Amino acid sequence: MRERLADEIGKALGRILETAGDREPLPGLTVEPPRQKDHGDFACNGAMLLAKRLGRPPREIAESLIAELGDAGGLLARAEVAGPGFVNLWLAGDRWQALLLSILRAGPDYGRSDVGKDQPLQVEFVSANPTGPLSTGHGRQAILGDCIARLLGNAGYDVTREYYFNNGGRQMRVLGESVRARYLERLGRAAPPAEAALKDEDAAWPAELGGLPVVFPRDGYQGDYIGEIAQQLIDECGESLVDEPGDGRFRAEAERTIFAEIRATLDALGIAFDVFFSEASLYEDGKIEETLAALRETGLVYEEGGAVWMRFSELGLDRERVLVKSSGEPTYLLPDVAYHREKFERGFVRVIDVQGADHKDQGPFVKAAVQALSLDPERVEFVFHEFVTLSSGGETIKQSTRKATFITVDELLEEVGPDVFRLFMVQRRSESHLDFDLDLAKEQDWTKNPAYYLQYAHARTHGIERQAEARGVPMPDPDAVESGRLDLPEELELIRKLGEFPETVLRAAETRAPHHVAYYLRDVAGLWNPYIQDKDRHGILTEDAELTAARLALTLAVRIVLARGLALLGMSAPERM
RNA sequence: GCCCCCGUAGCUCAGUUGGAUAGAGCACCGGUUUCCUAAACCGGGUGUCGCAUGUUCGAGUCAUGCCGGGGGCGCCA
Repeated sequence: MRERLADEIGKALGRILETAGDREPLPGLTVEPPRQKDHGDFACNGAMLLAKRLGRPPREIAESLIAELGDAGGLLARAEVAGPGFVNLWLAGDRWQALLLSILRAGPDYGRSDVGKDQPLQVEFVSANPTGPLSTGHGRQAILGDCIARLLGNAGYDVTREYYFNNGGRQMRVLGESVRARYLERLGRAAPPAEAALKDEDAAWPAELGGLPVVFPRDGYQGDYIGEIAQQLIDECGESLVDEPGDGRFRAEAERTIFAEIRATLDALGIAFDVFFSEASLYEDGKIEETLAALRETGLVYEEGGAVWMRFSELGLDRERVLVKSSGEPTYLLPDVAYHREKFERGFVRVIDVQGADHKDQGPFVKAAVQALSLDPERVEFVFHEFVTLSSGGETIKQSTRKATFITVDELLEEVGPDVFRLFMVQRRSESHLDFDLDLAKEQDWTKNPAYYLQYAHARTHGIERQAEARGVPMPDPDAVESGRLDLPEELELIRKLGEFPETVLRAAETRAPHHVAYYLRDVAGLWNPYIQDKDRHGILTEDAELTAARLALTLAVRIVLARGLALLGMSAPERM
C-alpha cells in the first residue's frame, strides 16, 4: 500500500518536473508514517526537495503536487499542505480494514519476504573455544546471531548457522594442564597454588608447597568446572592417569565435557547450529598452506626475524601483521583468512561474522587479506556487539574472566529462563553496552517484565478465543468479516501498527538489528493490552454479532503478528500464562 | 599516542538512514474501576539530545575539533 502510494507520488512529481522542463531524477523522496498521528497516515517531503530546483516556495509546490495527485487512483481520501511544505496524506476509509483482511489471509506467512531469493548466506556466531562455560557476553552474541539468522531466513535467504572453534593451540594446552593439576591435587600428589598468588598476577609462584609440587599453570583456568572434570576422571580412571601429559587425555576429556555443556546451553537457549567448523580441519585439508601460498603471490608477504609477515600497510592499514611465527606456528590471523577463503568457496553470497567488541580491530585485516586474494571484501560483514554488564539493586555485579568469577549463561538461565534471557539480550542495539537488569528480569509481574508483557499480550488473544468458545461464538472467517465495523481511532491505530510489521522485520534483517523487532512488539502489545482492557468501550464479545466478528478478526491479526514476531526473536508464544 | 564504539528524561534505553512539537519502559504522583488472567486502565515530562563550529530549506541523525566512558593496538586466541 505504501509502495503504491509512493509510486503515485513519484509519478506526480515527475509530471510537475517535466512541465518545468526538468527531466533529472529526484533523490531522497520519502513517504512514511509521521510521528504525530494528526499529521495523517503518511507524510511526504517531495515538495521541499523540489523547492530549490524549481525556484518556487515549497508550500506552493506542495499545492501543485496535491492537485496533480488527485486521489492517487482511489487510494487517498484527503491530502493537505503542512509545516514547511510537507504533504500529509489520509488514506481512503476502507484501506486499513482491507489491510486487516490481508493479514488474516497471509496468516503465519505475514511479514515473510522473498528478497533473499533463496541465496545462500552464512551467519557465524558464538564461536567460543571449548575452554569453559559460555559467559553472559557469549550469551548476548548467541542471541544476537540467532535472531539475525532468523530474520534473514524470514527475508528469504538460505541461512547457514555456523560455529567456528579452535580445539588446538596454547589455550587448549593450558586447559589440559589445568585439569591435570586439579587431578593430581585431588589425589594428594600436588599442591594447589596459594590463594594470594592466584589473585595477584605479580605474586610469587612457588614450585613447591608443603613438600608437594605445584603443577597448576600460572595462567591456568581457575573455574570450579576444571575440578569437576578432574573428579570425573578420578571416578572413571582412578590413579591410572598420573603419568599422563596434560596435553593428552586431560585436554581431550576437558574439551569433550566442556563442548557437551556448551551445546546443552545453546540447546536451552533454543539455538541450533548447522555447522561446527573446526580450525584444525583447515590444517588437515591443507587450506592453511594453500592460503599462505596464495598470499605470497600477492607480493605482500615477507620474512623478518624468522617470522612470516604480511605488509598490510600497503593495503591502507596502520601496521604489518605476522602470519607465521618464528616457531613455525601460524598466528590466529592466517587460519582466519584461510577460513574466510573457505567460506567463499562454499558459495555464500554474504558471510556475516558476529563478534565481540574485543575483535573489532581484527576485521579490517581479514577484509584486507580477502581483498588481496582478489575476493570481494563486500561479501564479508562484521557485526560487533559491546559487552554485557549485570546489575542488581542499582549495583553492577563485578565479573572477571581470568579469575573465573563471571556469571555463566547457565546460571542466568536458572534465574530467568530462556524467553526473558532472549528478550533482554536483544533489547539493545549491538553497538551499545548492555546492562542486564537482573531485578527486572526476575520480576514476575507481567506488567513490569517486558518479556512477559509481550507474551501475555499474545496469550490474551487465546484467552479471548477461549471465552468466545465458552459462549458459543465462532471465530470469524476472514472472507466474511465486515471489517468496516472497526472504526474507533484505537482500532485503526492498532491495524496501522500491524501493517508496519513486514517493513519492520525486513529493515531489522537488512541492518542486522533485531532490537527493532523487540521495540516494535512492545508497541503492538502497548496498543493491544490497553485496548482489550477498556471493556466498557470496546469489549470484544458484544451483543452485536457483526461487530463481535470484526473484533475477533482484529484479535486474530494481533495474534498473527505477535506470534510471528516472538518467533523471530526465538521466544515462545504461550497460549496461556 | 593511534584506531573503533557509546554519550538522548532521575535510571535503562529507542529514535524508521536528514524531517514538523525528540519518544518508550522502570521509578514517582494523582484519579477511575473490580474485569477476559496475577489487579488493570486513564492522566501527569521546562531534556543545554556531552560541548563547539560547519554543511542546508531543515541536524539527536552528516563533517571536523574538543570533553567524558568502554574496548582495542602481541611472533595471545
